[in-house]
Amino acid sequence: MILPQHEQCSCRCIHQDRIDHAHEQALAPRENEQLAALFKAMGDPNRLRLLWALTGEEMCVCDLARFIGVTESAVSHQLRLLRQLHLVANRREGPVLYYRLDDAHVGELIHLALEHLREDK
Amino acid sequence: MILPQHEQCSCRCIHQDRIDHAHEQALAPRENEQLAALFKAMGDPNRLRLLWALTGEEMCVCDLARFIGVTESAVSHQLRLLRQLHLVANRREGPVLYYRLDDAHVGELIHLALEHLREDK
DNA sequence: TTATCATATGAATAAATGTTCAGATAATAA
DNA sequence: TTATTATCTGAACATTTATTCATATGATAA
Repeated sequence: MILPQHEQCSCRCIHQDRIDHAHEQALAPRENEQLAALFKAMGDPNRLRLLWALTGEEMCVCDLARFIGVTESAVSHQLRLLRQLHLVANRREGPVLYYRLDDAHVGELIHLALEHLREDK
Repeated sequence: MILPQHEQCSCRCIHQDRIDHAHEQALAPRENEQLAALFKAMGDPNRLRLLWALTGEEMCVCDLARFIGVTESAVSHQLRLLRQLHLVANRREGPVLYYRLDDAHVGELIHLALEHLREDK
């Protein structure tokens, strides 16, 4: 099979068997994108600070805004993202919404990554 | 302490004790940023596909480029990022660089996140 | 109802990001 | 040396993203 020139790889060191194997083992595209979205959501310094804070105790939007030092609007946008990805959940008490981590995995993920960070180097 | 108006939070539902506690427990800024950078690196669909492929066996730049369907230049840029964050490592064999996951944590992180993804919903 | 509080939303803007292109290395062989 | 292979790098461009501002919603109290 001859590829059009612009799609050709200039080198000739290709292990076709490994590429095939990688394709067979690969995650379904949809799942891969969801997984990437999850990591990306955790990959913002402010959002990560929010998640870490919520490993402690539940907090309302106003608290969280003060804590990370941005407007409530900004936190609200971020919390929506985290909510859509099932990283946080909330409960209403009158006009106040209290946010918490959605489940234990979130905290575990952070701890595991922290372990990786602290080990090497 | 009176904040300048533009820094004031309009609401009055503030749990100062929780904010203080969150500050005490918070990660050091530097560590928080490193951790976020790590998650962010894993938060790109192509980079995640690379990492997942490398949980299987080591592959050279050329293989990886073909696998995810971008130029070798693009993979090289991505691999540099992953290398800087100690997510992947490489070994040279003549002119060829073989990449592998840097340590077991990386695979564990992906598996844990996948578990989270597959559980709820 | 009206007024107020807590939060959410949409649009706009500035900053960050991923890929490509062109050219530069490093290793090997002739 | 020169030629070739595999990989890397810097600059540029298009896209995405996080925040802000202004406004809207939902809950509560008067």
